[in-house]
Amino acid sequence: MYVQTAQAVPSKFDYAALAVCRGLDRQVTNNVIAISSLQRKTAGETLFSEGDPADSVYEVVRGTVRLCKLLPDGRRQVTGFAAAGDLLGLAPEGSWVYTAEAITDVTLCRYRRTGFDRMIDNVPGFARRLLAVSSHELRAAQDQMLLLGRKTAAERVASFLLLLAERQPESGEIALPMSRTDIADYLGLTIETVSRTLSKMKRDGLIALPSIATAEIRDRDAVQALAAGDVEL
Amino acid sequence: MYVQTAQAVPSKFDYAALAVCRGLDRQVTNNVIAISSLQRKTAGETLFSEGDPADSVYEVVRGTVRLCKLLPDGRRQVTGFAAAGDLLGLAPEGSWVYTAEAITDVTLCRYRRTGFDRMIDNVPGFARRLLAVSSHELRAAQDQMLLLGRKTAAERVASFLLLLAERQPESGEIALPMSRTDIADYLGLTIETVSRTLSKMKRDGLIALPSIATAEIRDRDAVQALAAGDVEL
DNA sequence: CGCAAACTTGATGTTGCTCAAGCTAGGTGG
DNA sequence: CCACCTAGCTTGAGCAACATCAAGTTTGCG
Repeated sequence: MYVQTAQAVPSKFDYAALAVCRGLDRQVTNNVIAISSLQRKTAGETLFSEGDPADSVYEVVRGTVRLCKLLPDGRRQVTGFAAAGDLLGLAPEGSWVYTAEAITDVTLCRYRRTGFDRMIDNVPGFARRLLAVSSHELRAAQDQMLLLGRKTAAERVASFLLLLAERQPESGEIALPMSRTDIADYLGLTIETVSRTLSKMKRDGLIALPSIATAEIRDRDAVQALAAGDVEL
Repeated sequence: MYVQTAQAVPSKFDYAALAVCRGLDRQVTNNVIAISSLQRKTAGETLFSEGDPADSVYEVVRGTVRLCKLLPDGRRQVTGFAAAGDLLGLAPEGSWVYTAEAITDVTLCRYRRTGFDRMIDNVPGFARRLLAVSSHELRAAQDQMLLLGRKTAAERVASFLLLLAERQPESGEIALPMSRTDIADYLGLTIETVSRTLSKMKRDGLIALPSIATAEIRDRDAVQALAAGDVEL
C-alpha cells in the first residue's frame, strides 16, 4: 500500500495553490501541508485499485488520471477522467470503489484520511465545499448515465468533445491525452466505433484532427446539434 | 439556531424518525421541525422539474419517486428511484438537474434550503453525514455507468432485481412499484426487451412473477451469475 | 361489464459490435 | 539518419443484440 515513489519533492511547491486549500487562510493551509505528501506516477502506473483500503484522499496536481471499473470477464467502464484540481476519494467508504491509473505522467498530492477528516470537522466551510464538489461529481455522473443509456454513438462522441472543450477553455485545440480505448470505455462504445465516428465528423467538416491526440472543433453549432440529437451524422 | 413551536404540523408525525435527524439530539431535531414542512403528492405528480430553482431539500418519507433526465426529443433516462429515507437536492447547485415524479402516492418532508445550509455549518457532524450520503449516491451512479455502458440486457435486468432485493430485505417478494417503462428507462433498454428478459428468466425458473408489480428470486445463485456475466440467459 | 392503459409476444430492421486487414507514428538500433 | 518494429489507430465486411413495428393479452378501474 505505501509505495511512495521516492522522488524529491520540489521545495518551491506552492501548497496554497492546491484545490483543497481554496478559500482557506494561511494557518489552515499550513495544516494541509502537515497532512499531505507529494507523489509522482509515470504513465500507465496504477494509483490504487478497486477494493483496496482507502486511507487517503488524492488531489491531482498535474497530468490526467483515468478512473475505471471492471467486470469479472474484463469488460471495462471508465467512469471519469481526473485532471489538475480534481479530488479522488472524498467518499469515506473504507475502500476504493474504482481503480485509478495514470494516463500521462502525473503529480499528486496525497492527504492522510485521518487528518483530512479532522479538517472536515474543524475547518469552517470545508465540509460544505466538499459537499459541493461531491454534488458536482454526482451531477456529471447523471449526465453520463443519460449519455450511456440513451444517446447514439455520434451523440456520445460529440458530447465528449464538447465536455473536453469546456474543461480546456484556454485553447482552440482540445488535448486528448487518453487513448481511443479509454474514450471507447468511457462512452460505452468500441474503439472502432469511436474511430469511425471521429473520421466521419472530420470528413463532414465538424472537427479537425491535427494529430492523433488533438482535436479541434470547426463547426461548434453543428457539433452541439449533434450532441443534442437535433441532427444525424 | 432557535427552536420554534411546530404548530402547522400533524402532531402525531414522528420527526425524530426522519433520515435527516439520525444521530441528532433532541434540540437539533426541534430545529429540523422548524425548517421543515410535510407534503403529499399523488401518483404521477411532479415534485420538481429539471431547471427549476432548487430552494429546498426533500426527504422521501413514504412511497417511491423516480428521478429522470430528458433529451430534447423526448428520450428519457431514469437516473434513480428514491424511497423512504432518501434525500433529494443535497447539491447546492441552484437549480434541479433532474426531474422528480411520484410513482406511487408519496409523503415528503421538505426542508428550506437556507435553514438546511445553516444546519450544515452549525450542527457538528451533519455535513460529514451528508458527505457520506452524497458519496454513496456517487458510488451507485458509478455502478450504474458500468451497467449502462458495458452490461447486456440480461445482466442489466438481473442486476436490477438484485439491487431491489437488497433494498427490500424484509420480504422474499420484491415490490416493483415502477412501470416497465420506468425500468426500461432506468436500464437503458426498451420495455419490450425488459418484458422479454423477465419472461425468459421466469421460464427458466430463475424468478417468479406473482403479479405484474412483484417479483421473486427463485434461484439467487443463477441470478447473481447472470448479473455478473458469468453465464448467459 | 366494458374500456383504456399497461404489458407481453412475435416478426422484421438497424445500430453498433466482431473479426480481419491495412495504416501511421514514435521509438530503437544499426 | 534511416529502416525497422510495434502499439495504437483506421477502415471494411459481415453479424448479432437489441430496437422498432405490430398484434394480442392482461389488469385495473369506473
